[in-house]
Amino acid sequence: MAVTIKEVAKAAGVAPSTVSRVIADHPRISPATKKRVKKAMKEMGYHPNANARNLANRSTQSLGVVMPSSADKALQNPFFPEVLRGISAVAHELDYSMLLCTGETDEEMLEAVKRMVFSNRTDGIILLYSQVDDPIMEFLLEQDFPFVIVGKPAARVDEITHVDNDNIRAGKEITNHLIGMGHECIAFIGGSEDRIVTIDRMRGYELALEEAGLPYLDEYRIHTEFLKSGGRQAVHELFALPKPPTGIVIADDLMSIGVVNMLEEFGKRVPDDISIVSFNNVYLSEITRPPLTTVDIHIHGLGSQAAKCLIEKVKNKEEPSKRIIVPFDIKYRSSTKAIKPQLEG
Amino acid sequence: MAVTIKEVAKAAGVAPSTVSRVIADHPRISPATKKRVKKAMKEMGYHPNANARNLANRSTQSLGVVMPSSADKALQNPFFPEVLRGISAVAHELDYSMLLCTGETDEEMLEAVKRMVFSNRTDGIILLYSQVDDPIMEFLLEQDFPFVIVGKPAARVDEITHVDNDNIRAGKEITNHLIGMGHECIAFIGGSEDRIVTIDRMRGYELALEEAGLPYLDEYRIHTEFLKSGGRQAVHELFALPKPPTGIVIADDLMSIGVVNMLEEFGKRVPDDISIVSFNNVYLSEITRPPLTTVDIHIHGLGSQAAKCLIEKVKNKEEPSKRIIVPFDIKYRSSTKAIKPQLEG
DNA sequence: CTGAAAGCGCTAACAA
DNA sequence: TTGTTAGCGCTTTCAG
Repeated sequence: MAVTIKEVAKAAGVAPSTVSRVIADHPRISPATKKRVKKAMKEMGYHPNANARNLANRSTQSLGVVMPSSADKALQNPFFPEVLRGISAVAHELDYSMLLCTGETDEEMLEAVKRMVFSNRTDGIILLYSQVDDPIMEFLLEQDFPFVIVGKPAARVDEITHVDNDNIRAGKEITNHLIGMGHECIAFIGGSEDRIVTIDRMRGYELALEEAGLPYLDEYRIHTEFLKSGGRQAVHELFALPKPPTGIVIADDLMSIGVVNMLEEFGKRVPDDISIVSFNNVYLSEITRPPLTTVDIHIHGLGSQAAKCLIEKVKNKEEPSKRIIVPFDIKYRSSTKAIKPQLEG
Repeated sequence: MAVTIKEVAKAAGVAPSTVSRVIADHPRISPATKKRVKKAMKEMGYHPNANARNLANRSTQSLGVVMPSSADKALQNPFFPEVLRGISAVAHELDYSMLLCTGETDEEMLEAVKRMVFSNRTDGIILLYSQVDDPIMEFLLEQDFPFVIVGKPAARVDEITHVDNDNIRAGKEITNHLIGMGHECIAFIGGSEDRIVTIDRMRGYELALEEAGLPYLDEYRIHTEFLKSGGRQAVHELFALPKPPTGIVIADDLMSIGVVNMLEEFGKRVPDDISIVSFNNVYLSEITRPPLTTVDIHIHGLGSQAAKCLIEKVKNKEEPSKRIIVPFDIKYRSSTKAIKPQLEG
């Protein structure tokens, strides 16, 4: 059995409460006893028991992190380890621990979250995704349990604290990059339309086209769960169009890699025959061929900001809801190329 | 404040201890009261407080998971979300929660682990890596704290419970695949030589060459932290050799992607000019170009087995140390090609 | 089969 | 500035 506060107290010749005060770095305590107690703690190898502390404090000093259901392959996205690092950085600094939560199905996840909340295992929750009609979010809202979203809530945007990029603007800027290079037929490929991030990035794409007076055909937009089977077909159809695109905006680096490969299968070379831009700037996008021009969304920052907000919120229930926009920047690499002027006839 | 055991007891007209027994599904309790208590629990929306329980039980019902230091980019490897899923699956099933632990530097991580252990936040720890002279492992050993390794320990293999693939055999088999296709000059590219997994996979590679009576030159072996700068140079040198390789065994799918791209930069095409095989079978290896022939190490299984072993160990301190070998299989895709017979002179 | 009571290790009034 | 004393919410002897 580990050494307890009582034993330290006895050894230092003080009351347990005094030791407790030393631990909490209470102001009104004489330097002398403080020193003496600290010495005893060190000598005896004392470490406060988190459970006991938390029970007495009615807190847990831990943050729950919910990764999306692992049903889809998207979970293998390097985005996740990276946000986790961001969260971990500030959690660690502020002495919180991270409770991770995943599951195969949505029900399983909801159940896991409920357990975390009801059994008082966590002070607050970070949702690493945002989608329409998310039962987990609804549950949290209903319980009035502190949480923040990495991404943008599907509704009640002003009531829910979230950390996001300005994905609309990012979508617009990256599309403008293509437009600036002379592209006029630009397609969009994204994941599920339930994910807010997809919606926003596509919105930016649309705005850019609109402002430039370029056409945005329905046939230019593809939503595919995650490439493979269905995706291949869709991409193929893109090039059967009367005016096939010369540029594509893709909602995620990982998808880009798949698309680039499909394209080459169909005999299209990136960037010579077709230009590609995407989002996230995961490590992979640098080492792929060609290296991807992509929006660096500062994943780590998303995570650390989310953790910061959540902790503030946990500490102060009255903390107003916030919206933190993490800046992005564009990494220009070699997946795009200025379009060759088309010779008529 | 949430409803407590006392309130339930009062409502059901029994003592708190009786409620506690119902929660624990104690055998000696009359069906009548059991039913009555359950009803009250349900009606009042009672959920036991984990902290209080754990304090009384001196346990935490949670597993610590240590991801390697995020100093290197390797952390973005999709391997991690995937093991995490595996661990999560059994943790969830057995009603454990997962405490995640990372850090920028090795010292930071050691500190974080110490805190988890000393403050009694976790019952046991899973190490998601294995390297020589790992201070975290040494600490755990010293404290006699339950832990298991995903991978193979650098030393004291029989004393430390671990879950691993037979990486030596996997290395051998995948190399044999290349040999079987007529390749005679085969190189190896791996990460840090401190990582046991690299060592083992390379050992398998060596054994295969040896058995086949093929040369394995020092110049055929490259160890590079993670591609980029140094790696490019190294790969370049490979082809400056008098007998450049026609096949490469690469220790990780992610590295493969980088290597394939470098290769093509140098004008070598995979698999036409050079064949490539690697390890892990992360999702990416399917969608890359060409799709990679790779060893499927069953990442999910590694995670779930590790969690299972750890929980056994936590429940029973006397549990003997084990070595679980998760089977692998090879996914044959199109990054390899039988070698063209060389015409003399 | 059930209840009373002590205690897990710590914190936080309230006194002194 | 420090000690005393009640808990935090649950489990677990020990009686009955």
